[in-house]
Amino acid sequence: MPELPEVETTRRGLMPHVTGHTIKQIIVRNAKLRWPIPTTLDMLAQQQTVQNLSRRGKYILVHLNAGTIIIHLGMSGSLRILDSSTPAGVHDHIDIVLQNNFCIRMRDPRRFGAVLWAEGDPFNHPLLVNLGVEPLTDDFSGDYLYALSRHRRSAIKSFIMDSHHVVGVGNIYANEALFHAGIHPELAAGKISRARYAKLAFAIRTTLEKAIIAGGSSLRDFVGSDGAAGYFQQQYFVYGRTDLTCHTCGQLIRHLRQNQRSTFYCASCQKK
DNA sequence: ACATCTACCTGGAGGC
DNA sequence: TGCCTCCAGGTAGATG
Repeated sequence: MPELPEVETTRRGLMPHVTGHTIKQIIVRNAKLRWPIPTTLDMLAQQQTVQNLSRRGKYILVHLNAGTIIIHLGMSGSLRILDSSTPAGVHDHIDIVLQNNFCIRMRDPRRFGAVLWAEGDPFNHPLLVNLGVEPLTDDFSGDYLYALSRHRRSAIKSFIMDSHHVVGVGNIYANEALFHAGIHPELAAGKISRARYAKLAFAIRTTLEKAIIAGGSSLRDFVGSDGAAGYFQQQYFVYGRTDLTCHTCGQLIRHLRQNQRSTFYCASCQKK
């Protein structure tokens, strides 16, 4: 599942093949993603040169002179660089074809992803304007989480997964970061001390950073071979490890549901 | 203002 | 073998 580390790894993988190249054409085979791909996208992007590729949360931004293509991979999306003559599979919904006849091809079996156009400053786009802080910047800290969480009754896991607070923390990394911080996922966000938030912010940051490093070394090349870019398999401490032993204390990892999402934790390492 | 729920979609796993 | 049900996931938008 593309969480922030996968999105960042994708961005870094695509960057050298795309920056400075000019878009020849955009081919939309299936516009029905989470929101319809704008019918004007081809017209808007044609002959535009890619200035830069950036990321905000889990959104990849393709910066052009006239505007920005905003891409979200949803939960099953992937991007690859392919020769545009490569036959498209059933779930290959859109190609951004470059003048050199390579293309960025988006595959998204579950179609939770999105490809949109932003005029002007893309950070003012409705999808981006209300996003919280980036977890890998200096703005993100234990003090930030502490201040934001006062008097909040929602569970800490829901709190850190809310992109209005901090972006890029999906279910996997929320579980993992809470384990590393020793915080029980059901604890009310407003009842957590400043000191524990410092540990949590550190855990979120380092868990994401380690995954980006692991992704950079293990992810197969973004260019060439057909098929979706394989997302890297991490060694998880709690995620998906129900009834397996905790690597730290040997107790069995427990499973519960919060907001229709699976939560995994070690009751001995993660205290209320 | 905040908290919780629903909807979107499809492939894969497990049960019968 | 085939059908059915459930689950996974991000997150905007609706609802409480």
